[in-house]
Amino acid sequence: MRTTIRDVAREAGVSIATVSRVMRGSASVTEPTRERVLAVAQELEFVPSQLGRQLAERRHAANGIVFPDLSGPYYAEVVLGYEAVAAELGRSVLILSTHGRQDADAKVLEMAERCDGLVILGRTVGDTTVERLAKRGVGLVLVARPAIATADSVNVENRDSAVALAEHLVARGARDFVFVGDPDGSSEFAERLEGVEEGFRRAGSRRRSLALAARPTEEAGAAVADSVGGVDDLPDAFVCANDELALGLMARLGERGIDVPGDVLVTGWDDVMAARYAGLTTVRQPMRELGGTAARLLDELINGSRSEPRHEVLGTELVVRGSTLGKEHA
Amino acid sequence: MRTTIRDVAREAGVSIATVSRVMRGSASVTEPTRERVLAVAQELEFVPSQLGRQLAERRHAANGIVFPDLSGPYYAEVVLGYEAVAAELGRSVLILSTHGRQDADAKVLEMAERCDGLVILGRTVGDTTVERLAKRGVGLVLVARPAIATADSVNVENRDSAVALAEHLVARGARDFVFVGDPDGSSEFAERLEGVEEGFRRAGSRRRSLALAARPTEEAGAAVADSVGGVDDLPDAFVCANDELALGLMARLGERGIDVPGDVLVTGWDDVMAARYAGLTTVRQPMRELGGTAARLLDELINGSRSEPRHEVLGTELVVRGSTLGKEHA
DNA sequence: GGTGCGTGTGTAAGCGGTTTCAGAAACCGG
DNA sequence: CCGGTTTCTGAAACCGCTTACACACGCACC
Repeated sequence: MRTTIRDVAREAGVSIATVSRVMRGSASVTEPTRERVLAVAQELEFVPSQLGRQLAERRHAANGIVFPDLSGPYYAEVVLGYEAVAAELGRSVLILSTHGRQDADAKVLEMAERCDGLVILGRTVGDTTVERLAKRGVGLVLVARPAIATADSVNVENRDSAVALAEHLVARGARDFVFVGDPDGSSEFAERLEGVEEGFRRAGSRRRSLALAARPTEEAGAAVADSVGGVDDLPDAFVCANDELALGLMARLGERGIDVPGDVLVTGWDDVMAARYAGLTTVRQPMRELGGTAARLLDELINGSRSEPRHEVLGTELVVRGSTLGKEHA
Repeated sequence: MRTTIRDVAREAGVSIATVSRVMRGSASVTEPTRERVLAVAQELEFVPSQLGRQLAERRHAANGIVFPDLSGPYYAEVVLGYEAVAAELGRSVLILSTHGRQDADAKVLEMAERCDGLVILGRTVGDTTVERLAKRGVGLVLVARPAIATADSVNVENRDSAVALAEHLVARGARDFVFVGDPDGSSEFAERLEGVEEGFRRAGSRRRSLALAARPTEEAGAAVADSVGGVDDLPDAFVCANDELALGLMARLGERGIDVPGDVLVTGWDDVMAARYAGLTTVRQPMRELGGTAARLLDELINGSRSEPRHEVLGTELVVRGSTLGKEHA
């Protein structure tokens, strides 16, 4: 930072207060003075320091977003939706990926010092950290994480679509399934599992078993495929907690000569781009909208235009593709 | 921000200077004093204001990254790679997507006021803006954009892989091709086109025509497929400027009953996740690494550990899949 | 021709830290 | 026991901006 407000003031023969007023148009200044100041500012290439401004105003005009990992397409989409809206609202966006770091909580706390508010995706930080942030007065929006009383939240509807998915599978002849994904790792996953179980139950079926995948990745999905003994060892369907698991699983099954959907049905969750090309039946989530909604809620929170916390739930949609349809449709 | 350094100082019976020294461990303080201050800080839940700190230190400890649009998987990957490294280096990351906004330049200039340096991807802002930033002394790293003398840059090798791609196509029997993508919209695309042309030329072939796609999206790719008259109207190969064009094109060709690779070969660029599942031949770019390298260069720039600008070029790799291979391999 | 008010501008006190400088205290060898 | 260091600590000056407050001025009004 070179030229400051004082340089401009001196050069224009006015006080710094006047320069400030001109620069932000906050109070009336006579036209000639205004013009002179603007001319000098222009000439000196004066750009007001955001730092000085922020300190004086005690606000950052920025908000953050915390996500576990951008590796998958899911979070990238949410972040994009968030950025788009936040930028529109004139706020800078800080991002922080925790990718399983130990010091995630500290990092988030630190980031909170640079923002007026932040959005937290999933189980990136502990509850105590969230509580502390809330107490500190930072605007808080929780996404894909169980709602709490002191913060806003945005979630997607998981149960209903899970039931719908189960009904579809039953209609396609499935009587049992294996859930691929760790329900303890994510409240979302847990809801999905419950919903699918309920759907099967309603149809009078029994659940066969539960496959725990450590992380929701393609590799983990492939590993599950490897663990299958053979065609006789298959359930009627693999219900995967997200698309990446399903894609990894399906690809490896194919390599092993196991036919989808002939030998086993496979479903995912999220409807990422690759799911379309792989012909994967899945549940579409409005990822962009998830981020956008979070941005809007956060803005309301920060501007104090609302005191009661709000909890939004966005709808989802079953998308049926080849991985659960007979070949004639694939 | 509630409790300040002065509150702690008062409570601990020391001066603010001492508190500052304790908090940042910058100078020696006797053990008893140190402990007392820390105890009080803990009790009062004192968290030093980043704003105050930044203003005093005249640095932001943050850097930004500007990209056109996060819609595609490409930029998301680059941003992720960037974030991972930047976070490791202890810097906050600001993101800004220009998605064709008119005020992009202004937004970038504004963002520069919040960062010690920034990374600019592609043709997001005009050259004059870049010049101005450089003159202002912000650290600057250009990615996927022609290098300039006053800033660092990171690019991928386009020509060689383009030639390799062309050779592969020729080996598969192609004698002409249509390039899908706007070479005027991106220097990268232009390089790719030139490389492919050269490869075909070396093999003694003539280029057939140039399809201009407005934006590098799946929709635009599909539109190109729609514009094809019929099987007789096809080139030997569609060389697409990126994977999304190729995927959109290939999908729509399939819908129209045109066989890939039987009737026409199709290639993309980037190797995004969906390309694997669609069996698309493409050129793999080290997207994560692109972002990571940019982060490291920027860090060096900011820490002043280097004065000469550096220009990195990362390698790429041809990935051959079903879209250019006979069915027997697909 | 005073009183009263509205307007434009300057002064100065913050915002919450860091850091220079100098003085006080503790330590050293002679 | 003393002068010279070394080590701690505090006062105060910033960093660059916003804004409350005061003041001067010009004008309409009675």
